[in-house]
Amino acid sequence: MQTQTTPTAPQATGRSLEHPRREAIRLEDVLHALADPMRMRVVRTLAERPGELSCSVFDLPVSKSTTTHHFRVLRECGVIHQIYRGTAKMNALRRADLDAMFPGLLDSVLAAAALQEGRLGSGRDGKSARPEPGSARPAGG
Amino acid sequence: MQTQTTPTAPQATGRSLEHPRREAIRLEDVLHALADPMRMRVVRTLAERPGELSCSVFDLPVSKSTTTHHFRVLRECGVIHQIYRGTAKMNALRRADLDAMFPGLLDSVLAAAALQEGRLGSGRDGKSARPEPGSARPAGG
DNA sequence: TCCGTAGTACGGCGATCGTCAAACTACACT
DNA sequence: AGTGTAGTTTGACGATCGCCGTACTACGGA
Repeated sequence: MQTQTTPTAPQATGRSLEHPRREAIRLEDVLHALADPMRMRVVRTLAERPGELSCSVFDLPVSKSTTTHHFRVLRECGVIHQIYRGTAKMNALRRADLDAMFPGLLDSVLAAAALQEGRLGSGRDGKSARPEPGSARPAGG
Repeated sequence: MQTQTTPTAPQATGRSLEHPRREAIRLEDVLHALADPMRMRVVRTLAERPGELSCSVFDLPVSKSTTTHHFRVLRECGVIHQIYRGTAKMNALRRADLDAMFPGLLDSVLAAAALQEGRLGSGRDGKSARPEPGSARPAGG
């Protein structure tokens, strides 16, 4: 079961969540939020499955309280929108807001994450070959 | 004086610095490095003034040891290349490596930073109006 | 050889981070 | 009313962060 936006989904309940306004979204906060692998995973899932997803469909390899924490960070920095529907809490990427504030940023971050996952071979579950930081020889511009 | 790449610049000295190979550059490390305003400032300066810049031209509003720390973070995550030339340490953006690993990422981050600075009005020196995180009404889609 | 400049290394400080378990709240369903 | 599910809150933990000052090293030039 997907807990996707079902027909006859419960309406929003009384509990309200604080979200930053679009104009208040700060680049450094977004980058900080995206720098965590767990949160990046959430954002990527949200990006490839548009619409509202409940927290529970993500099944992160951390405890419930840590999951709550990560979603809160994403919401407070303006990356996702959260709303209570019945007992579930639905999440959606604030793509329009992010694109308006930082055009192209989200897409290139998402593309970079996909590329890196491809190189590492399904880095989605975190247990992949991570080539250890070797010696020098960069090729900077 | 700019300490830009001068004619008759001293050659690299014996001291060597560790750099990650291009393929070892990790997205989460890059995002984490860029999430700090001081480091973002360095990267932006490096981006708009291609070539090697010595640490001292940046004149960050922090102590020397903190400056060293930030440059080290940027180097160890693969964002900049550093090399000793005489008593100076020159810095350059690893644009080719970053573009190869994460196409478009650096440019959109740089563009986002420029946009945000424009909106905040010369946020370069950190002391600007930062609209406090107000109430709700996002417009995600 | 001595001095000045550029940057490093080494703690140490308070703040924040990611994590957890335990107890709790809000809702749906019976 | 009672039960189960979904998520929150609190408080704690060790690790990391950004920052500092002090003492140090490496180099260039007088």
